[in-house]
Amino acid sequence: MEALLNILKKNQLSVTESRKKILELFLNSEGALAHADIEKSTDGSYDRVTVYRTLQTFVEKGIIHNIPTTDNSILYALCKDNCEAGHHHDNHVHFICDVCDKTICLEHVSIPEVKLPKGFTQKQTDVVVSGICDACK
Amino acid sequence: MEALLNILKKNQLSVTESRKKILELFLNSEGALAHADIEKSTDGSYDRVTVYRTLQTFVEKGIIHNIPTTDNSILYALCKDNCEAGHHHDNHVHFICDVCDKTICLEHVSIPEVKLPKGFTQKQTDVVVSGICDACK
DNA sequence: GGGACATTTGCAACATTATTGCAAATTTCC
DNA sequence: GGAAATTTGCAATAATGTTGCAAATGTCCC
Repeated sequence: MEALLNILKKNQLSVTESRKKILELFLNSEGALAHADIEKSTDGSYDRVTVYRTLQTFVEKGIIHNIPTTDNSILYALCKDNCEAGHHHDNHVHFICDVCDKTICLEHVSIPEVKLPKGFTQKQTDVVVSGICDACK
Repeated sequence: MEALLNILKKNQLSVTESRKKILELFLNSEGALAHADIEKSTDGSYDRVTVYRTLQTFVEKGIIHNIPTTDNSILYALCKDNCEAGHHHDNHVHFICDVCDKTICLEHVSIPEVKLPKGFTQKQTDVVVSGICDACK
């Protein structure tokens, strides 16, 4: 059985065409995907609404998480290993390349410690680094 | 002459009602503002388009900058002191409170050093921390 | 202060993106 | 294989963002 099916079953999700296809896109992509990317890649095979709902379901189950962006897009990326469903408390470093505009999830980069002012409690930290990626240098 | 007018003149912008009002909102807000917040605060005094264009102008001039968010909203916050117009290479730490949902720009928090993989060049770093703020604890 | 010129605003129309309800189709489970 | 639960697609609607252009406002100089 494929890893793909494992993920869906483990999260008690019905195995449907759209979910398989969209999950496959994430598994084959090193970067992050936006709704628009998915619609383009699936070439209209699935309704816009289905894509929205699939992404939402994946986020709720902790299969993917979303990445902060400075424009008004929403980027999604696979959660590696064991994200808690609905309670994603991991820390991430994301890199956005100014040249190719791709967003890459840097799993292996250690998150730095942020010292907050008194009274603030830290739960999740997202770091968004922009610059030039290895491929574009 | 107010600080407000200074800012506008320094950036060679015509002093108009909407710009004064919107800039004032930022000066009086410790947190970040979204387009919707501004429309609500101005109570429809200005056209939706005017607000969009004003924000865009302020960003271009380096008066405000936008903050990464995980939803599809765009948040703006004042740039303290001297941001380069159009080339905002500063680093920021932003805090989003899970309780009151406010975004606070933590100017005085030092940005941590992020070690990137080989081949990556770092230009700007944004850190988004979520948790509970001092007021909500 | 008045008038010419430049800038900005508001309206209208349009484009894009996201959400909801509901019936039809698909999946799951026994 | 068939009933029950889940998911999909359509249609309608809402929310958000953009563009062109004429009218209004602001700036500058005399």
